[in-house]
Amino acid sequence: MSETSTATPESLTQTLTGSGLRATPQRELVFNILFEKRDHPTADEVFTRAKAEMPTISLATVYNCLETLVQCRVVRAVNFERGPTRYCPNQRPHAHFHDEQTGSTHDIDLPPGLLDHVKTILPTGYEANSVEIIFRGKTQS
Amino acid sequence: MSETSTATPESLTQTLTGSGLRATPQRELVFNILFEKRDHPTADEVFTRAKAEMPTISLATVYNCLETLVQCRVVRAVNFERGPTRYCPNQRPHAHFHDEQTGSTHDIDLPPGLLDHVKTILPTGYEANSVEIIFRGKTQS
DNA sequence: CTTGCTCATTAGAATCATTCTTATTTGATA
DNA sequence: TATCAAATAAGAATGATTCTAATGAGCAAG
Ligand SMILES: [Mn+2]
Ligand SMILES: [Mn+2]
Ligand SMILES: [Zn+2]
Ligand SMILES: [Zn+2]
Repeated sequence: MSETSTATPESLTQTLTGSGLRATPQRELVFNILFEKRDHPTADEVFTRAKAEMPTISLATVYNCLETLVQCRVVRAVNFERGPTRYCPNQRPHAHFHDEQTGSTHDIDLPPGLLDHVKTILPTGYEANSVEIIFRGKTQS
Repeated sequence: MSETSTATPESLTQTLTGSGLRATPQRELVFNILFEKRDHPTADEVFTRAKAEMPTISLATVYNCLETLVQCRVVRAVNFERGPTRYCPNQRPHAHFHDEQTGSTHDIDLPPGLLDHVKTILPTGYEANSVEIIFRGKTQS
């Protein structure tokens, strides 16, 4: 229930209604898709997976749901290169590792204090409210 | 002349010819525009500034030149949000600070060793060849 | 219950950054 | 100077996203 914990399908309804929004089947489905397989899919990939469950859902709705979930802060939009935005349901402070061989993206948990340490490099007058860290490279195996 | 120094308009010709590419007026102009005002402009903004100097230059050529300069590693392409790619001639290791009030982007020099320190958070099996750090917030002034 | 509203979804059009295609120009080299 | 690959230019095409307009669903009086 802390600010940085990851939402669950169960807590989603509360988050939405608490924000004055409706917990629709489409919003729940889109969130469940992100929650089940944390592979940072694009909107289009979410759409493909969603259609398997709900054949009538539209791409526009997937975009709308993703935007709503981002506004509610239960999902993060990730952009580390030109190309489609990717979506991540992990709300813990974490970095992203982009495997250049496979194109896949992995979450890297951050040790407590790291973000604060990194913020100390900012000159006086710069006030950061978020820090994003992106690694690029390859993974063994 | 070290690997991480920033290219100058003077060194550009060498870099290009050393890569088997021609030092064309368009490439030099595009680089000079980035070098003179380090405000991380988009391709379109570079195009506007370039036309003032060289009215016949085309947007396609600006894109081509920028891509060439990125390939030669004298310019960095920066993407920290959906939206047009921005270009940066600073080749020193640095982070980006995105001022959410003004939309402007500032370079933040990194103390030596910071990137290596950040890399120590990677689990075994992850080999990063680059680390990108993006701050978002506001600046005093 | 029904009506009335507001929110949400849908389909398709529009937008915008970027890439591609094709023709033309340039410039180094033989 | 002729050759010919590299580079530029103009416009078309692409692809992700956003917008528009119409339809549908759920709640809140009446
Ligand atoms: Mn997408
Ligand atoms: Mn651009
Ligand atoms: Zn993530
Ligand atoms: Zn920069």
